[in-house]
Amino acid sequence: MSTHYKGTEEEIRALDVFIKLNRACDSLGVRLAASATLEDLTVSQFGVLEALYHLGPLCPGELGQKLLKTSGNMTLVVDNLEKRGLIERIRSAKDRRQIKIHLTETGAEMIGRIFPTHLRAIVEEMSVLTAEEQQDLSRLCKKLGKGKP
Amino acid sequence: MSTHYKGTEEEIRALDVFIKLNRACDSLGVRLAASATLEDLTVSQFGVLEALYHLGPLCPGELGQKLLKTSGNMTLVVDNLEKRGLIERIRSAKDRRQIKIHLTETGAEMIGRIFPTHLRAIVEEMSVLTAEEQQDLSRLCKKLGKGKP
DNA sequence: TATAATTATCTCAACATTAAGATATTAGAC
DNA sequence: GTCTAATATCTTAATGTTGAGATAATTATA
Repeated sequence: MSTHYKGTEEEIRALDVFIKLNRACDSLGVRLAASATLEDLTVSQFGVLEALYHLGPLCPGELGQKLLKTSGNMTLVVDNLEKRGLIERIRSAKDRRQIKIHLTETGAEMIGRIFPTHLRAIVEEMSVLTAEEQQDLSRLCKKLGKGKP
Repeated sequence: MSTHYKGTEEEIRALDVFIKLNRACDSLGVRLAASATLEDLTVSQFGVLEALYHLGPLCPGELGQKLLKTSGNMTLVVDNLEKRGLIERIRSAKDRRQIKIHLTETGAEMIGRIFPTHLRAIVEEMSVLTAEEQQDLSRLCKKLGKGKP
């Protein structure tokens, strides 16, 4: 048990899951970052490029929903990608409030090259679990992520 | 399956776990933040106070190890807690490089009051899983967080 | 002991993140 | 059609986060 807290069994159990879950996410993130498969992209920048790569052009708002981030955050991450010429903003003609984010050729080339390498690092990390364990973990995380009805 | 990527079964499985795991962490974090049980503490500030509360005075370096953060980060978080009078820095007499972070009376009162409330919110979130599922999830996260030997 | 290597903390620049609010555009009510 | 609601994006201030490097103190070595 990784907590020193003295509470009911239910509390100790819940706290233990919570800590292990967060720690797994964090340490996995640290190890993947150290694997340098993202080259000089941040995790957020990679997330945006990957979403555009697999789903096509999206608005900042849609990106924020996908990545669970605020619109203000998306503005900055998109700004930084735009400065590097990896994406471009194209204002929608129908609804002039909307802006579609498109991958540039450079951006598409880059994410197309980096994604498979990064995926291999993820597969490698997951290989400490059997296929069945991975399916169990996925199911439990999905249930927990969804929350109460 | 929550990814549109076409790869081997192994790749799709690993990517699916990876996405679900991160999403569970993120959405749990968002919901817990929305529950406002942290009052006006940030997650990092709460983490520091909680560690000091349950483990006693610690150095910034030790806090960084516990929370998987850099020393520079700890400096800032401790700064902000110090400004609010929740902790104090006490330089070690034996090794004058070291600084022990101590909870003040105000800080101990605050974390002692907030922690049980926040824990109840965690228990509530975890209640979508049975006790057995929680134990499974904890075991799988522990294994994954640990990584390859 | 004097010097070198190590350790603990802090500083700095760049990017991330949120919450709250500003701006511009569209859609709905009358 | 005009005024109001709602929507999409952006802005700003405060905090977090890292990586690289500076500073100071200790330990190990010659």
